[in-house]
Amino acid sequence: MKKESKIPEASIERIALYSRPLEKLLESRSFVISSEKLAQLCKVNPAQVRKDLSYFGEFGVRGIGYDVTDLLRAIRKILGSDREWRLALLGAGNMGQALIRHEEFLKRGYRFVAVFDSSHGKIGKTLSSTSLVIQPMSMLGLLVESLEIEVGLIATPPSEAQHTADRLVEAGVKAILNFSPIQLRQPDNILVENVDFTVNLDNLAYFLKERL
Amino acid sequence: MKKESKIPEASIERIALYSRPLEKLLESRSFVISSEKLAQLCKVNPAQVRKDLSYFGEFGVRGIGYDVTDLLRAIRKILGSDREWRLALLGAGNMGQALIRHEEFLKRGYRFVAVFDSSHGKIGKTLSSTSLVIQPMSMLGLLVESLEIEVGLIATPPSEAQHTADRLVEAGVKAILNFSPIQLRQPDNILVENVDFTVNLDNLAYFLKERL
DNA sequence: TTTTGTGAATGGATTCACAGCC
DNA sequence: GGCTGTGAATCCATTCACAAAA
Repeated sequence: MKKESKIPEASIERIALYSRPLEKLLESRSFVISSEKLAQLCKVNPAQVRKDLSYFGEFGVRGIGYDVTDLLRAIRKILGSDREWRLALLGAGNMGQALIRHEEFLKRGYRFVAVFDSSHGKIGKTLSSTSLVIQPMSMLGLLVESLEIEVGLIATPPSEAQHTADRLVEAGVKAILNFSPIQLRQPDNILVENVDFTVNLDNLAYFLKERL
Repeated sequence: MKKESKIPEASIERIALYSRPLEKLLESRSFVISSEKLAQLCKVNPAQVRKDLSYFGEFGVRGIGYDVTDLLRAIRKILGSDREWRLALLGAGNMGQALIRHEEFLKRGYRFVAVFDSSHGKIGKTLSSTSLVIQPMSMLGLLVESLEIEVGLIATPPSEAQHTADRLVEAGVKAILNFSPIQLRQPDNILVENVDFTVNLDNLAYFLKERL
């Protein structure tokens, strides 16, 4: 393992990607895979796979490849998805409800433990197919502490996103996954990731137009 | 304008990002902005803003800055979001329904003109707050042609994602926005963008863990 | 004076290519 | 013989710094 070298952010992202096909391989009883094959499945360069992993250790066997079970376990350890993370949902509209029922989250150890909304019409209702009751924003501080919530997912209307982020920070969450098309302002010690699918569509539109 | 220089893919993505604060500026009656200020709003370097734009032309005025209206129009033209794009939704589950009601899409000229699902229980139903009736997959080819659908959004369960993509390609769509955590296989002439929020959460988890 | 547009310089990330190991 | 791990080489993206323009 290279000691002390700086790890490219892109490597972290790809490592998360590598785990997806590994899970499928296990289901189909394949227990060994080469960087060549894994790279194919993820559409990257084989050397890239090896280098990405090498930032964190030596997980393969020369002449053989990688043990799928071991590699998957190693990746989970690297990413911190070898434990449960407790999430709060902010905004119980269409997108929020889709997120809370999104099975991939639970499968990977992400667990919603509270839902908040600012609309009086929604507060107090139970979200079907979950056991969660929609809480008023005033409960945020209390519940973040008592339920040990670490990450907040913002799925409010854009106009409420910044205010919601401010309240989350006050309440003590450490990271935010922001689904609104707004660039949030937040203290340096709070991590934020943005998900904005309109950007993805814009990209498709650009490249579609290009190839005329 | 630099002629013939290759445009970094990252620049396209950022240019889409620049348009978000510009829209807000217009609403608040600000008609001029410097690269410095726009960069702040988007959390990038001012030189980056200028270089990104310079790949496509000269949109600013030296000593002054950029005219917000003009720049926004220019960006829309660059990205191809100055016209309507016709979308199909594949999979009318929680995520699919959230996408079809996602207002940001319509605001940017993306319009769902058909919804498909493979479940008999859903086919024939009308999606509330839209005028769309859920179609069986067998209608895909016909409707892609008659409605001139260019992009398909895959929001099926992961197990159906590849099959759905194959059908979309058969039917003649040119691009796919894939919300399933699966790496799709498709012909080279079909554009694919992937959206996988669990990857974003994995990233947050990694950096949260790091900073202990 | 101010701020753009852009070559040049820097800094990263990706890929190559091969030594090292099974 | 086959595949990993990794320094070196390459490629690409970002930032600097300043001439050009208003």
